[in-house]
Amino acid sequence: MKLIASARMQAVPSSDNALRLEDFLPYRLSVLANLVSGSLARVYARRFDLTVPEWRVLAVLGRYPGISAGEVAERAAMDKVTVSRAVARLIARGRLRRGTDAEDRRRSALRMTAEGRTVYQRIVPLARAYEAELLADFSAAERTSLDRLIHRLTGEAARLREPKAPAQAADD
Amino acid sequence: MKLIASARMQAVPSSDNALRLEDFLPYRLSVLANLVSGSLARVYARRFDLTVPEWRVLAVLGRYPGISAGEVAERAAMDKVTVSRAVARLIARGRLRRGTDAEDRRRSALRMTAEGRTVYQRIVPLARAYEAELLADFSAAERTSLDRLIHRLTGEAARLREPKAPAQAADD
DNA sequence: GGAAATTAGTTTCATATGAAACTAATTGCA
DNA sequence: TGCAATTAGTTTCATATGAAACTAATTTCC
Repeated sequence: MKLIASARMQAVPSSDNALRLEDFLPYRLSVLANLVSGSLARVYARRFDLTVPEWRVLAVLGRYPGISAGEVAERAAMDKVTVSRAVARLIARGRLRRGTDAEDRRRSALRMTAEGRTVYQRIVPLARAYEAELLADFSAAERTSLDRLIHRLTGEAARLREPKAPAQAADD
Repeated sequence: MKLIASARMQAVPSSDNALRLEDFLPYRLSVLANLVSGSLARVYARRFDLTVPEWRVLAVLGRYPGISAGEVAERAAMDKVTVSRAVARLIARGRLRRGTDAEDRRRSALRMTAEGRTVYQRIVPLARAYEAELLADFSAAERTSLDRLIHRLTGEAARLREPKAPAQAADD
């Protein structure tokens, strides 16, 4: 691969008006998350013919068997359309079955089949191993620190997403 | 919005075989990055009619005017197809112009137009303000810590993606 | 009871994505 | 030189995404 920072290319001095993308937190988080998701997906995607949304549905149902599609969507922070499609595909492959909630027949009650559980139980150790490798060089204190920083950032980002008070009339 | 953890729903005890998605680092990073990207994009997407890839192209060209599309892709960690399309759209809207590299006529030499620069210079302060809000509650020590943790994680994830790539000092 | 409003989930539609095939220009090397 | 291999960038194609419209079941409220 070619190196990109050759001597002839000179960067604009990062003054007030030039932003260093490589130092910009939203960009860095995006790159990191994509790298991690991508490399983790390599572990299971082909081997188990599973997409990321499908894996997430299984992961949630592994902890909360019998919940509805909407609850899966909330737990996994996924769109309901994405969940609907992942569930449909998992059912088509015999990895999930859909019961109907006795009290509310609009709701589904999703459970893994024996086959789905097998897949799930084979992936979980791989996922844990991946995470362990990712954090192999981090001390306990660093892990705690990382945990708290992510937690706080997530809270902040959620807060910033919801506009607080409409300061101006909506023009957009 | 409805609460999801009602009394009747009991989680499988998080033993060896059930993975807690909400504690799983790849999942948490993905949720965080999506939240941040989404809330930041709200700041500029509609107001400037700009997609995330387009904003990134501008951000890179703001620092490295005159580089080629391929160099933009490397700098922004974007796919070359995505860059190609973002560049085409930016040119169509008069925000970029494409010169040809004198030495290698396959290469483009991308530069913002005055109009592009105006957009860029209006977004940069907004982007900085967003980042500042996100980090408002973080001390200098915490920011340093966050910076280093992200840096190391990114390096680890890159290493895990390429199983046998030699350790390389990428400056990002 | 029953019409209107609400909710769970699916389908449609328009757009975004990236791998692979492709075009055009350049470089390697006989 | 000239032709094969390489490289920059675009287009094609197959798939992924999510907003909005839709269907079906339920709840609200008169």
